[in-house]
Amino acid sequence: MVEDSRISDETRQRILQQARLLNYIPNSAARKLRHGRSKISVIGFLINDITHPFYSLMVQAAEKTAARHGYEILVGDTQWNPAKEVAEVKHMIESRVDGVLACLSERTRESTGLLDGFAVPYLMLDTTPREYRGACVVNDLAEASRIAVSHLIQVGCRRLAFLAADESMAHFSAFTKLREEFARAVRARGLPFEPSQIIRAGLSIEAGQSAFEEALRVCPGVEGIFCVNTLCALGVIEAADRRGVRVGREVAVMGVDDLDICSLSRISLTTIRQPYDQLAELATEYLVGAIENGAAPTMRQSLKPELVARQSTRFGNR
Amino acid sequence: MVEDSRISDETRQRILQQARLLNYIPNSAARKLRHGRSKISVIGFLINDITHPFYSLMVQAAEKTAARHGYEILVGDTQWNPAKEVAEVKHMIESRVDGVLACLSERTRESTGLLDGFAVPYLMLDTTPREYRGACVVNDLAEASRIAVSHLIQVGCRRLAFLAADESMAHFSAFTKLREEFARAVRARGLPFEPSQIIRAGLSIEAGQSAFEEALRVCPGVEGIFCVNTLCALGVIEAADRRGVRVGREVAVMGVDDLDICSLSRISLTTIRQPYDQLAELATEYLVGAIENGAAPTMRQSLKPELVARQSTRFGNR
DNA sequence: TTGAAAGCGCTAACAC
DNA sequence: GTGTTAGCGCTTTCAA
Repeated sequence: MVEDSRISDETRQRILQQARLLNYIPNSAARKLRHGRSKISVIGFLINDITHPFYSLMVQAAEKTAARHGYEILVGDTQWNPAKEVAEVKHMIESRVDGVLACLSERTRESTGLLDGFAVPYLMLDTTPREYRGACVVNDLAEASRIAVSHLIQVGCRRLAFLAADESMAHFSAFTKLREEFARAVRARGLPFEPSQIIRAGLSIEAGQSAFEEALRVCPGVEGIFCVNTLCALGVIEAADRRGVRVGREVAVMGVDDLDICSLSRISLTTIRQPYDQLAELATEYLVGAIENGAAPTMRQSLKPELVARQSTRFGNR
Repeated sequence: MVEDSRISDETRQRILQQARLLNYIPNSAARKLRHGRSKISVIGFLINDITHPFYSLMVQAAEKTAARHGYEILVGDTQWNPAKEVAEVKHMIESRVDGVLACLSERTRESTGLLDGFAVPYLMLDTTPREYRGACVVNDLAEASRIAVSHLIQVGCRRLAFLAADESMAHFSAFTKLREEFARAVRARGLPFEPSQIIRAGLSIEAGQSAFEEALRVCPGVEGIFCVNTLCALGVIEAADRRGVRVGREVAVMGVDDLDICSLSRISLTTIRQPYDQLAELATEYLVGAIENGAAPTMRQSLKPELVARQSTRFGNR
C-alpha cells in the first residue's frame, strides 16, 4: 500500500491528506477478508488465568517478541474451564489467527483436535499432557523436583515431604510430574519413601497452612518440605510461625516459582525459578518462524529451572 | 441463523451435519464485514501493564462481566508507552470494537481524541486526567490519602511522610492526587507540613528501600510512612528491618492496594484496599448498557477505598 | 420453503 | 501513472 511506486508522490500526499481529513481508519475485517489469513498477523495465546503472575509474564514476553516480528497477540483466558477453552480455540479459528501458543488446562483433548483439523500451526507452552508428541517449549519439572530433593538433602534433611496440588488440579500434568519425580528422586537418594510423604495441599496460602498441620500429623518429624508453588510455601511458613516451629532451623521449606517477595528478608524463601519469560519468548520465536516457513512447528525444548537458595532452607541454622 | 423458523428441521439437520463433516467454522472477518460493527460484540480494554496485579484483576473481572452480556474483551497493553497506546487505540478502531474501557497512561491526549473522532463509546477506568469530564469509574484516591493520614494520626504518629512515585510516573494523575491530598489532610489535621515530607520513591521494593533511607535523612524522627503502593511499603519494611528500626513500634508503615501476602503474619502490612474487581465490573456494565442504548456513556462514579489495619501500624505497640 | 443475488470495505490484477 | 473491477465469506433481502 505504501510501497507501491507506481503512484506519484504528489497524488499520494493528496490522498493521504484527504484520508487524514476524513479521519479515515481502514476496516481490518475487510482487509482480512480480502487478504485471506495473512498480513495482519495474529497469534492466539491460550492461558488458564491471567491473574496468575507467570501467565501474565508469559503474555507480556510473547507480546514483546511478537511485536518485533510484526505480529500481535490475542489472549484467550480459559479460567481452567474446558468448555471455555474450546470456545476460545473456536474463536481463534474463526478469527483465522496465524498460529496459536497454547497453555492448556488438559481437561479436554478437543482443543488440539480442532487446531490440527484446521491446520493451525501451534506450539504447547509451559507443560504438556504426557502423551503429547507435538511441538512444545516446556519447563523441566522433573528437574525441578530433583533439584529440590537434592538441595533439601544437602542441607541435612532426611525426612522429606511434598505438598502437592489438590484434586481440582489432578488433571494437570505439571503437578503430576513434580510429584512423581519427587518420589523417584527421594528413593534414588537411598532415602525411605512412603505415600504419606505426599500431602494434598493446593496452590494457595490457605492450602499451605492446613497442609502443614496435616504434614505434622502424617509425617511426624518431617524435616524438609517441598511445595508445589510459592503461595503454598508461604502458607507453610505462616502455619509454622503460628505453631512456633522455626522455619529454616527445625524445618526446611521451599517452593516452585520465584516471586519478588520471596527475597524479602522476612520471607527469604528458597525457590526453584522457572524462566517463564524466556519460555514465552522462545516459543513465540519458533512459532513465528514456522508460520513464515509455512510449516508446522516441530521444536521440542525443555528449559532448565534454577535453584534460588535462601534462609528458609538453612536447615539446622548452618 | 439458528432461530430462523423458515427452514424445515430436516434440512437444518442435514446442513448442520454436513457442516460438522466438513469441519466448518465461520469466518468472523466476513461476518463482521457484512454485519457492520455489531453482533460479535467486542469491547477493547486498554491497560498499562498486564503483569501488574490490579490490571490483570480488572481484565479478568471485565471479561467475566462482558461474557455475561455476550461480549468479549480485547486487551491492549500499552506498556506505559504513549506511542503504543495510540497504536492500540487505532487497532481497536480498525477492528471496529463496540466500545472501549480505558486505563490510560495519561502521557498523550491523542487516544481520547481518536475515540471521540470515531464516536466509539468509551469509559475511563481507575483514574483520569484532572481535566477529563467524560464518563468514568474511578478509585477515590483523595479518600485513600485521607484514610491513611487519619489512621496514622489515630495510632499516635505525629511526624508523617509520604513515599511518592518517581519522575517516570509524574504524568500519572493518580499519584499526584494521592500526594496532594496527603499534604492537605496533614494540614487539615493541624499538623505541620513541609515539602520534605514528600519523598520521591517509586513503585518497587528497591524504590521503597532507598526511599526509607532518604526519609530518615530528610525527616528525622519520622513516625508514620504512607507509601504509594504495597511493593514500596514492603521495601520500607525491608530497609527498616536491616537498620534495626522496629516497624509498627518505632515507625508505622502502610501502603495502597492490598495483596494477599500483606496478611502474612511476617508481613502484616496495613493497606488501603481498592475495589478493582468491582470497578471493572461496574465499568463494563455501564459500557455495555450504553452500547445497547446506542448512547455514549455518561456515568461518573468514584468508589471508596477501605482501610485494612494490621501490625505494621500498631505504632508504639498498642 | 428455498434459491439467487447484492453488497459490506478492501486489495490485487488488469485495462487504459 | 491511474481508473476499474472482481471477489474474499458472510447475511439479508427479494424472488420464485
